Amino acid sequence: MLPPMAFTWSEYVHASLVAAGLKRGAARDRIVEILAEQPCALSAIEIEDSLRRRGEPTARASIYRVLELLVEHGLAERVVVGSGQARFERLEYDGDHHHHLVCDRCGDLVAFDDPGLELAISRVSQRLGVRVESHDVTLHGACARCH
Amino acid sequence: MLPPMAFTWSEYVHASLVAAGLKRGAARDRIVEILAEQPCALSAIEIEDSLRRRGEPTARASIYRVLELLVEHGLAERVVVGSGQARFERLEYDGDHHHHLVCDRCGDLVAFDDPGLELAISRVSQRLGVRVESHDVTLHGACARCH
DNA sequence: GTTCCTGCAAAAGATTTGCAGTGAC
DNA sequence: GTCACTGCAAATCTTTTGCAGGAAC
Repeated sequence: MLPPMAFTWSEYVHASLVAAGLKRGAARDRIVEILAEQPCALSAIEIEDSLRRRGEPTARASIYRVLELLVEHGLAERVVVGSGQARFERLEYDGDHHHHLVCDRCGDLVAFDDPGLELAISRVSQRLGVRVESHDVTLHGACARCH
Repeated sequence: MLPPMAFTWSEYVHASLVAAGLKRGAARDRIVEILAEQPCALSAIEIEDSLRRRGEPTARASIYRVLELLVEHGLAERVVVGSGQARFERLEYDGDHHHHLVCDRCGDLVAFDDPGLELAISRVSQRLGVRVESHDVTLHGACARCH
């Protein structure tokens, strides 16, 4: 393990992958940078657009490959909010995570976290006798603005 | 509204759709029957296979159209468990609903419900000042058998 | 007879894979 | 020099759409 507080997420990612014997590449650097800036879930295509808009067009296949790599190494998470397409967001090394409200009016994605919810989930998993390794909570409704 | 307790889910579905001015058809009847038997979420392709296996092959387009219709009328729910494909399950008229544990060992889908979890979610939505119309909770881990 | 339902085929999207060339170490 | 990374094109897979014939009411 690496000393957590000394690293930004990008540095943490690059260090983890180099430590795993992988080499560094331009496309990956750009994608990691996008995810580092954007705290909430992006789809592969949004990442592609983002990159093109900032003058760094990147092959879609590379984007999917990098995202898969990050998920495999526990550095990012695939979250499934609506139908259609998968979205990805970075995973912090301190284990912090959050959940999402999808506003069905404006389509916005609102992130939140809640200790009570985490507690309820750990109680359920005990009651069911299962080992829960991760969990997803997605609320659908109207965000505070569209309320 | 129809008197709930006198109807099975299939009857409830057919009555609702007829009441909405729609006509009855063979493919829809078959698909509703599958969903009525299977309490937990099925993908469109699993439904297609199910139908073919029981000697009632049905066009995939019809399956998607029927599922969309059921979701539109609040008779079924689209749940998103893994990546890739959507899954569908019936929605009871009494508003009962449950959540899912996806076993990452054997791939099984385990349904559960939990009042504490429901309570935690309603508290979160109050705290956030949003109106939550529906919610999804998906746990990933090892089921009791693979534990 | 009108309107909805169904099946087939084609289209549209998202994601994955094969391969050849480039770049990191 | 080796092995990983990247881009392009093609393939795959799920889901949607257009259209013509058939069935429900």
